[in-house]
Amino acid sequence: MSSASTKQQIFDAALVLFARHGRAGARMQQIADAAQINKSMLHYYFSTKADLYDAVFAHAMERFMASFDRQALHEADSFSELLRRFISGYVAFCASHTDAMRLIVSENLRGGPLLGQHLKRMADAGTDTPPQIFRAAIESAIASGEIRPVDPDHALLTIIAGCIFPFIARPTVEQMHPASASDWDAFVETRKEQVFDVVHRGLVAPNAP
Amino acid sequence: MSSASTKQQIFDAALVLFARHGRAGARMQQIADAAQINKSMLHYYFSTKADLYDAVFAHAMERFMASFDRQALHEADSFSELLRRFISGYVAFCASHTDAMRLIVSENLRGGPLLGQHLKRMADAGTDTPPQIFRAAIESAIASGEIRPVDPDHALLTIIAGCIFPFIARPTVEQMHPASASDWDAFVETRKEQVFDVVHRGLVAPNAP
DNA sequence: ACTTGGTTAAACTATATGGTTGAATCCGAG
DNA sequence: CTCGGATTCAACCATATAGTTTAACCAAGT
Repeated sequence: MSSASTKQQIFDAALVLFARHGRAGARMQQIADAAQINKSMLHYYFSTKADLYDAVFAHAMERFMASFDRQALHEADSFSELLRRFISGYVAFCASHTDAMRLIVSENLRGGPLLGQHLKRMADAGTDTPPQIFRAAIESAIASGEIRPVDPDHALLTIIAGCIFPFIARPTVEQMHPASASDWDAFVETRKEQVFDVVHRGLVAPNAP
Repeated sequence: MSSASTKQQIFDAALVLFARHGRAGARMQQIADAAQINKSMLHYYFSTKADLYDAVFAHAMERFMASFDRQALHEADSFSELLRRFISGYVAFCASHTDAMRLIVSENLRGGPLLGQHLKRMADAGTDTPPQIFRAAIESAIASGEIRPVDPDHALLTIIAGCIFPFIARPTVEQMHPASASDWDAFVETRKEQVFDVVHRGLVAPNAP
């Protein structure tokens, strides 16, 4: 009896297909095939396509948030170290949960209400989301003079953009930068360093303590 | 006789709807309604949905490339000035052609063949695409010691990411940064400066001439 | 032995949607 | 005035797809 495993298979298959073909483009039959189950089983676990999508999307958002190691962020003893960990964690998440990330980006592109609900729920849940932790850290580092007085929101946005974007635009990146096409994993590792390098130099105060 | 204008109306409507709902999610009827024409007219100008999508996508790519002011890039007399113009131009394009940008991003997410074809055609067309111009400029600025010896591809990627990403993730940005929600245009202007600021400081050599 | 829940297969329904057709109208150019 | 392209409208067709139903199978637990 693989009930738990079956539901997981459905989730995994649905995530991939929704990410690739979009909410409308993914076919229920296709998902069933990919999950190696019968179409009836889909409706056994998720009555409608919308139900399935909502569940998969919620799951993707959870994984996204859970992927950060809050402990590691809180433990960092300097802004530089925090920055390095944040970037490394963000890039690693994108690399290992590419489809979840794509799904979230898709929902952003479409500007649907689903995303708004989840974001609001998270915002209401407190100030302990990774971006908020990091933003607070930026403000604190500015106060201590460790980094220049930049706009924290823009700095955060620039960092996240640098981490996520290569995964969003992977086909274009591979075209422009052939090395990434031949060894994506190596490219990803290099990416962590390069983003940290440029952003760190861009943020630190000229005469930091 | 609004034949030219009609085709344009179709293009505009299709661009918006394809960008919002995806290739599969956009409905022909919906597009016809938005273009304020009859469904028959759609097939009069574009026999199939795929035709329409291809045409719209190609158009978006053209607009994307044409949006850069190559002259301005070539005329910049320092790397800093070039960087400023490149960022400003990129952000301005995203702001004024958001839907075209979204369409291109969607195609990236889905990893379809259409994008690959267009990219290849552009790559074959010579070395005069804006990213290539800019990449060459980075290399030249490294050689002259104006900026540090960073990986040009990663630097370019970081810059583009910083410009595009806020438009991709606009709903999330507006949630995290309420100021952007209340005045997006002002946010966009600030964005240009902030990206330039961080990236410029991140790239320039400590003892630049 | 009987029940129950997971599972399959295949046929089926209902509907949405892409695409077609044909007749009618409008309008500017020759 | 007439011809032909642009345009509309409404009905229509064919198909793809979401979702349902039914009968049957099997394995585990009771």
